Amino acid sequence: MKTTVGDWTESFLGTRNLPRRVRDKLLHEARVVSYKQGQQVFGPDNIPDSLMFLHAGRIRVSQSSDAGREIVLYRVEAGESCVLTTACMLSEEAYNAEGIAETDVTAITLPKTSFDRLAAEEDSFRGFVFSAYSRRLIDLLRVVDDVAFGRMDVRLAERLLALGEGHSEIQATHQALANELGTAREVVSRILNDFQKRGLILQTRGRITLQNKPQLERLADSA
Amino acid sequence: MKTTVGDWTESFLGTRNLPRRVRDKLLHEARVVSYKQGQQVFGPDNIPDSLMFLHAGRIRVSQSSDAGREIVLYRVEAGESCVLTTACMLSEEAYNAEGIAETDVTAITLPKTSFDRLAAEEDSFRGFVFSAYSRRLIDLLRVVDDVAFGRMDVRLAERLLALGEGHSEIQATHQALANELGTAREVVSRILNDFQKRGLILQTRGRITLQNKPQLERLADSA
DNA sequence: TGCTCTTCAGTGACAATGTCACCCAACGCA
DNA sequence: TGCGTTGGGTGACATTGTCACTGAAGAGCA
Repeated sequence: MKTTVGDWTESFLGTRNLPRRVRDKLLHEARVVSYKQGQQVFGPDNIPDSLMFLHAGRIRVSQSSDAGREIVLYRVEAGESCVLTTACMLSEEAYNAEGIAETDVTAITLPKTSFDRLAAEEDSFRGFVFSAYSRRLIDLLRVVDDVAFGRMDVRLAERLLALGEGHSEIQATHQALANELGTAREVVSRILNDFQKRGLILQTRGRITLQNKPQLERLADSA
Repeated sequence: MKTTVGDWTESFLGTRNLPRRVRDKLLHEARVVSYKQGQQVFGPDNIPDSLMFLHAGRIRVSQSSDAGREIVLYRVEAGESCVLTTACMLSEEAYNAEGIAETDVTAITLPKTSFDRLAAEEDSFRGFVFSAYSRRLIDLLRVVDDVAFGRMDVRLAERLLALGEGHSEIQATHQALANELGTAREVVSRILNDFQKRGLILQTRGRITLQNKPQLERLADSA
């Protein structure tokens, strides 16, 4: 099922307060791209030459170490832009972050020349891009703070609560949680076992049930 | 000794390839500010409402934890712009990064309205700002990588080599080094004592002498 | 010279986290 | 039913962070 650019005009960036004129311009020059869940959107060996705006789905941006450990930097949600790619376009530095489609994803990409022109002509577009950069900077500040100063049990409790928002069942392996937090599976296992002994959660293979959210929240807030 | 804006036209941003016309525009609307060494340029309680371009000196941007630990995120050198302040202007999020003048500093600040207009009118200015954002993003990626995956002895060796570039004498307390790396003084002391036992350095109070740079480099490269 | 005060560094014990080398259990599938 | 794959458990050890001290080095001053 092919989606054409035109179909989006109503929905894309609707929440971003971009005037209709800007959206039309943007969509006029854009190309549609889509990725299947699990596919790599960008990475060290796959640097795109255009700016990407996410229409639907979610991209997980993470960084991995030589030793095979991994940490999630942030997630790009529908309506947001993925500025890291442009950052890497500009500075030729090596980096080892990659973006993975966490769900099926559709996005539009804007060639660099179109991007430049839009940024020149449209205040709102420019503001959108600047604020996208800012958001990511702030996100990364948070990650640095967590990793440098945070306790692992606190961070894990936070993630569990985030993943269990609205319900109490979480589908995630210990390894996956470790990759979120930039730690090792064994560490996650230890802490989860401790949580279970304390009655905060229940575990079965690949699934965690939050038994006592209030206390988990107290733990998470004791940052 | 007061410096007027006009005096800078030749020197400011000279290396950035901004056309003369752009520099003139920029300087026309700018205000000069200066800070003494050690003074706080910005911080959680001190969010500027304008964009800053550094003319001379160096600013250390660091983040600190509630427990009093601290980590250096990056440094802003002459000719660069400090985008973190603008990031925080845009997103109202709380953050706990601060900028300290590491040397005496002179800079120009551009009010938000002037910034917007320049960004609209001048391609080269816009490019400059985008690339400043990119640089910081990349810097932060590096910090995350170091903190999440790096070994402390390796990181410390790196810092020592950076600080001892060109000579071999470093003036720094263990506490100061700990604040660079986001760790505790005791940890730095332990590692430095180990370095000394291995003949890599010599220590006296507040001073470190690099005795064996090649081996330190091997250590630093074994990241 | 000696005294005092402040800053800087050293130490040992312990807790938290990361690493390694395993083992075992649960599940999917033929 | 057996088998291979994946997820998880465990103990030993290394590294790093925390705490509560101690002592040493320098600055200033009588």
